Amino acid sequence: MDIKQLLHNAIIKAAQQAIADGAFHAEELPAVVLEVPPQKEFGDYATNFALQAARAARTKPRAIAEALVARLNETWLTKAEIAGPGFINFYLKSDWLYDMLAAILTQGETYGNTTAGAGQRVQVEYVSANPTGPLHVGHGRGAAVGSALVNLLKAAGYDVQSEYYINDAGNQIDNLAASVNARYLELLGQTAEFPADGYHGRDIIDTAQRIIDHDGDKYLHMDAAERLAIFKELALQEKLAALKEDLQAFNVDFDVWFSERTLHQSGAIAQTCKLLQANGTMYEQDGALWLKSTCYGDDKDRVVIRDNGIPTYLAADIAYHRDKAERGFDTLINIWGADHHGYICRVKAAMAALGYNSDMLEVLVLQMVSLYQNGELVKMSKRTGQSVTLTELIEEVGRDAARFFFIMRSIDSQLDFDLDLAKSRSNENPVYYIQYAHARIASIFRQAAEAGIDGRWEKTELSVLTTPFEIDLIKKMGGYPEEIAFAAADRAPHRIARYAHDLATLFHSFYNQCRIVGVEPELAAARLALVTAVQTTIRHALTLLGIDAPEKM
RNA sequence: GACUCCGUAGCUCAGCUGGAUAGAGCGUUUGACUACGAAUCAAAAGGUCGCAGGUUCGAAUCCUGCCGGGGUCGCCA
Repeated sequence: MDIKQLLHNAIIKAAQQAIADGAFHAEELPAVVLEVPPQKEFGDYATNFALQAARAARTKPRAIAEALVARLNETWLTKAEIAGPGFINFYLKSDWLYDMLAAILTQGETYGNTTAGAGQRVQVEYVSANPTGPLHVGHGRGAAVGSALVNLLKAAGYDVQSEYYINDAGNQIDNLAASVNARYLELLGQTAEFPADGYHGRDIIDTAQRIIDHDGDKYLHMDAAERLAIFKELALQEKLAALKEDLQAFNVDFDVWFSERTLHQSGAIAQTCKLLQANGTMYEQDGALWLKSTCYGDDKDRVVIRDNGIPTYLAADIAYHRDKAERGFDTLINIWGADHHGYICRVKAAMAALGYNSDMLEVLVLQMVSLYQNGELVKMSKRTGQSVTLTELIEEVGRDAARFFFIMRSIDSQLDFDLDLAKSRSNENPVYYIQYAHARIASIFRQAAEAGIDGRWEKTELSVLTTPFEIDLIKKMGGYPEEIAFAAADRAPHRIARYAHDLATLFHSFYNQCRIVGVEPELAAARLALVTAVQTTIRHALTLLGIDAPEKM
């Protein structure tokens, strides 16, 4: 049993005994929160249990703390002290540290994984960018955060499915086809009027060119509508393939690619509308069908089916979320850009109208990304004059740096992406700082092997690790599974980025103080075991972030 | 105007369900390679946590109001 569990049980036991002895009265005990104190003098762990219990018990916190401490007599406890307003600080016999390190080494590559999620079924839908052009940096943040969140949730014991919603129906796809059509005609020397809402990107010309390379001018003399229909399919296929390729290059993949079009074709949208009309949450006005979203806190009702009979984007999204809800997930997580924020209310309203608990839908809103270079805001790609694409960004700073920079901030904060910093291969760059720790350890292994140090930790006496540097490392690693559990519950992958950086810092500090190769064999072996655990933990964290853990750099 | 995110060190940001002396990176200053990778380390300077109330043993954290900045408010997607 891990040490926190032991402490937890001991506190509860002492509290129950104290109540039985009449030391204080309490109907209900507060949750036992154990934390590592801010100062080392405050012991290995501390709890504010007595402070929390004081209110309900109507007793002074310190009195409760004293009652508890008097009833703590665990053999693994050196002492328990009352401090400040009523904290209880626990000082543990040092065995626990070495037991913990041994446990980390035993668990090996899977250390950090927990069962905190208890197999809850979670679906994470993210990116879902329109297949009308390349991904830009804003999508990059969604892609990096989303994929890291999926990894994180899995590590925390959730049953996770990732999904990309393909907006392959609607106006934007018609515009895509019309844009390709115009470029196609232009490239073949025809005059063509470019659609007003068309896509002006270079990639559209490329698509048209590829059609010509492949099929020549065989679509030229075709009926315009027929040609558009063909181009729609060709362009969609190509854009989708390009999206998948870009995402894969960014270490992002999806379990499910869900086509919006299937919702139209299967009749799911019509069926959903019928349900809403039947239960009175949808009504007709001005020839259109409206969702009574105001009943669920929305500012105004929303059109679902236009007066021309064509469903709005919302119609498909309602049917889509109904589909997701019917698939048996406990939680649906959507990752959206801040510009879609206003949309949350109506989708939740629709879910409620359909009889689902709208709380099952969690929408994570990502704030905007701004690129900076030489201290100045970069708005457009120098190469294309369009917004900077994810692919360009990866070429510029590398995949690992791009992913890390996207993930390292809380999603609630706007992200100022410093291109110079991300590119630098030096101490300024947190990505390389962490990776360097991993590579350095790999280098130690190479040196140690040459020096003939026995790396089998099972046979080493770990208790020779007594410097603050070594103890801090063990303690930090001990908190990793809990960090994962918290980060997953908070949907906050940036916490893992921070954790990895903190652990790397402790390692680099240790490295500069404690030698491995060249000290007495017993200590060398123990330190080798220690850095083995550090390397494994860093690798685990980097893997969650979708970043390489290199042996050499 | 409504909704929402942000406001913490010169800059960019952490700060978990309220807890003990508010942290990190960058930048600045000063040191450390004849030893496992200096992409590193050690140290220093730097903060009225936007402002004002409230809640309580205790507030950067929760509540209210105000100020400042970003985003969004379509029968577009």
